[in-house]
Amino acid sequence: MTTTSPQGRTELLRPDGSPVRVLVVDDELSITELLSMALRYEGWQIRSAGDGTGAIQTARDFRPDAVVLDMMLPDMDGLTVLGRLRRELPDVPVLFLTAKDAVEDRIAGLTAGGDDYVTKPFSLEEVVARLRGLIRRSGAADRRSDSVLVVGDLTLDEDSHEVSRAGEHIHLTATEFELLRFLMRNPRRVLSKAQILDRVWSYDFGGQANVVELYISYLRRKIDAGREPMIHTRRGAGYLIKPAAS
Amino acid sequence: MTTTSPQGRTELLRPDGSPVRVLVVDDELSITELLSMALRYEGWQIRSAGDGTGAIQTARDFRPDAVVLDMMLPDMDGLTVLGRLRRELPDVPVLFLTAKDAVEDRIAGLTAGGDDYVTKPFSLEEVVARLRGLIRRSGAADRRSDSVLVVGDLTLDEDSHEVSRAGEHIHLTATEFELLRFLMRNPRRVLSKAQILDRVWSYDFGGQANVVELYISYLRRKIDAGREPMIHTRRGAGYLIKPAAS
DNA sequence: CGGTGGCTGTGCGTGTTCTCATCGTCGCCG
DNA sequence: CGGCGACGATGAGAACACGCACAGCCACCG
Repeated sequence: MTTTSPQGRTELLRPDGSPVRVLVVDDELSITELLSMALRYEGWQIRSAGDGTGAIQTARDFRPDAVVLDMMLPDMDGLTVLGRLRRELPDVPVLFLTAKDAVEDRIAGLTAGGDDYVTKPFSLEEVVARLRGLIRRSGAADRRSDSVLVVGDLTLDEDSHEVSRAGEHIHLTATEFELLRFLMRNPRRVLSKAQILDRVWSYDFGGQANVVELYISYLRRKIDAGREPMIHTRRGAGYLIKPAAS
Repeated sequence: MTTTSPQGRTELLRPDGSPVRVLVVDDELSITELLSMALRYEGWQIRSAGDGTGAIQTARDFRPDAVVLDMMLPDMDGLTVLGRLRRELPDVPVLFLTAKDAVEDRIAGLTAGGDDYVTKPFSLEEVVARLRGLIRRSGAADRRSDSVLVVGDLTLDEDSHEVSRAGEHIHLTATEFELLRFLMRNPRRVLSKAQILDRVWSYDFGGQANVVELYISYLRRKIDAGREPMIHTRRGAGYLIKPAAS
């Protein structure tokens, strides 16, 4: 089931209307903090654990709808944790966190069951998007919720990664796509450059803050070119997207 | 009976609308885990057992619509298990798992009864496809559910392994066929190279992800050659297939 | 042995990301 | 009302990663 909050954000809810529950497992406190904050912002209920045993215990009584699981835990192997989790919660989808270089290695088979993974360092938008996808497909949320974001005559399909305005197809690069998704998930709402940087770029991004301006400019060229603009600048505050009409 | 989920995936259901039930029997935990995960994702209900006695017991009260049975079990010979299974569930189809070098002639006799087998190491797409076939043919699911996938003017018959585009027959190798089937079972949806690798290649495949790129290029040559392309690259995300028109 | 199918490795072209620098513009304040 | 300073937009181009082609190897099979 989906509802639309007063802010215009679309929230995932369970069939009974209660908030989605997510368990976050990572041994680095900074990561669990970061994720908990971001996921709570989605309107979800979050519980976190720092190791495998804690994860199993928490899973037992928290009964989450999805789990974010770091593959590198201090007390036990990621696969062992996965196995025990599965015994507790057979159908719960898992989003794995892995180091960039450790990939390809033991990841084989993990995405096969409808699970998914992201590599560290990740961007919060990416984690949230994948989690939403997993939850949507697992049936923990209402299955009618679809994967298309719409703002005015602009549409973005999260499954096919397709974007079009007024029926005309628009090609975006990966970063442009993530940025636009973030804007469109928060329509009519000013997003500061800091917020955008924190959500759309990976958490270890050390670069210049003006990449945001740059990518906004790219987006405008592709989306607003020769049309009524939908992306607006609020000088000193940030950017927002809204339907061209209003 | 088949239903189509919001994602466009087609699910097998029993005549009464309840999910199909599958029993997985293997002594290696990693295998049962892997299979359970993948088969659950198909929307099926899974129970697993690690040996012959467990299998018989579980079969008795779980009453599965199909069984995946490793021929090499610790406690008893595969044929013995099969016999006892048959006493419990006379009509249930069985998918045998065997080692590559195992005597194929002995297995060959077994498949005469409408059963089937795959050799280890297998790919998940293969196991899922065979199981679907077995269940469909056994009548546990609606018999009218057919075996043809269609995307635009491209058709793929899972029974006859025939592929054609715009009526023109296309010859594919085994790997190409599996890859195309996976794409066509998830139309208009971006599939990452990792997902593809996990589903289409065998679980012990240690190679590089660029085999996927290679086989995509093979498929394009055969399917998209000189026509409106149906296979699309989403740089940094993966591949997807969609009808040429849209 | 020739043919087919499956895969590895490498190298190239190009798309993508990001930095730096410059130019434009908005708004404040004298 | 005019000018200045801060902020934002945009152009150029460097560095990098990604996707893809090509060539060759191995295994299997008739």
